[in-house]
Amino acid sequence: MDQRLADTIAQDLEELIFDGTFSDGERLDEVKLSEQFGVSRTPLREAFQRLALSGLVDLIPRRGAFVRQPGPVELMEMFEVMAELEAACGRLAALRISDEAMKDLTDANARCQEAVDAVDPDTYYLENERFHKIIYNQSGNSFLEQEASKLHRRLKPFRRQQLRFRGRMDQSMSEHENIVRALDSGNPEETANALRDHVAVQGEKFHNLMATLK
Amino acid sequence: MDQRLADTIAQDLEELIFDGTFSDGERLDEVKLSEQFGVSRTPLREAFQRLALSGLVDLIPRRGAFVRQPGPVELMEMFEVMAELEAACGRLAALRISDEAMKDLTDANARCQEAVDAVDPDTYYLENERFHKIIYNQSGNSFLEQEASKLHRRLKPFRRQQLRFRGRMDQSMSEHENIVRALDSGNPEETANALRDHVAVQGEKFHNLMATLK
DNA sequence: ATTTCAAATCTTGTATACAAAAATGTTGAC
DNA sequence: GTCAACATTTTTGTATACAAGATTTGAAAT
Repeated sequence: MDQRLADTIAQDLEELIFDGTFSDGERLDEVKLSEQFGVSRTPLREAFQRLALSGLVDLIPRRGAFVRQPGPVELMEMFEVMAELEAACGRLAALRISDEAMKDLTDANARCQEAVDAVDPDTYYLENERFHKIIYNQSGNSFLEQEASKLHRRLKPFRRQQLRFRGRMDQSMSEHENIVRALDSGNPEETANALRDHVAVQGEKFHNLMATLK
Repeated sequence: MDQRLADTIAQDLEELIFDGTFSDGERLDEVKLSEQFGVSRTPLREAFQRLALSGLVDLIPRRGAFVRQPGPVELMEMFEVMAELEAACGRLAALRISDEAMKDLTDANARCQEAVDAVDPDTYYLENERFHKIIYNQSGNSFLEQEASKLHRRLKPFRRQQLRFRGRMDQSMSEHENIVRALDSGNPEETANALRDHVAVQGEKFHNLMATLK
């Protein structure tokens, strides 16, 4: 992505705040946070700019930085875009994927299966992530790969819990099989559809989850 | 998009630098620029953070900000992603577009035709932009709309010149007709394909342009 | 001439200072 | 009790100050 040699405080702060748990609408108090992190306001404000562009905070001039947790509607929208981005990756990867990557993919999938058998959602999550990253990468379009990764990361907190749904891991597995098959046959359209559906299901599952929590 | 009440210097600077003409690899000297714009380094650096996240500069810790003009390869990649994003917009819009928007679309298209007849690339460019924005909007997914708009803006400087190609305006027009027809028939797949091809052509034209200039 | 090392200079990253806008609190009129 | 006007306090936005890392320069050694 961009310079990840972990250096400036500003960039570290971005991650800290990104991962930190703030409630929607909350104002990020510059002095309080700067004390909390033991830094001055300057690097903090630079981090705010990045967070604002990522859409994690609203930066209202002369008012402050307000965290912006996406609501149900926006989340559905984001999942929809994720589905389309993954579909795009698949479409391109179907034509461009290397034999080696194809092997890696089936390998990752096998480990997913192991995790399913062991009923181990955490491992499943990890191997699933590897599976998808391979496809991003094999799109042969590093700009696309970056964009997909960015959104993927953004959705992480919302995707994670879904594997706890009864039967979700099994379903996800069988969808993976379809994806691998389509990729292997080199059919762009089929691959795109398989991936779009796979991710769209996540959005729907999330929707259900929201409904149950309300 | 985000807070556009045009207020803080930092945000204004972002635009100034975005639009400014810098050559690839050039280092953005903080003191020189701050003198040039008549501001201190603080808001400038905040602007740098935003530019970095947009991919317009590389921010190398303790080294500085270096402008990052996309090379031919990256540009092709970006056009490819633009094509997929527009295809996604079209796919969704085919199911969601309102009658009113459909009218606006044919209207915009009619004006495009007038511009073609008048051999007026500038007007064509403007109306063409309106045409596409309507489709982004009618995807019914404002997150997607934003992402598409962002990349559209980013590619602006590279898209513009292409209309000068002989026959490009005519070709573009007939592609528009296909898009409108597909949308009108409510066929998602067809619409997506029409839009993808339409934008992909731009990438190819650009590729040609690059080749002639080298 | 080339290389090495260190001093000097420049540039960035962060802290602090200050001014102006926004928020808060207080007083007084009605 | 409510509202308005004004004073007070916070808080942001920007400028400046300072320290540490990077770059350049130049002299000495090979």
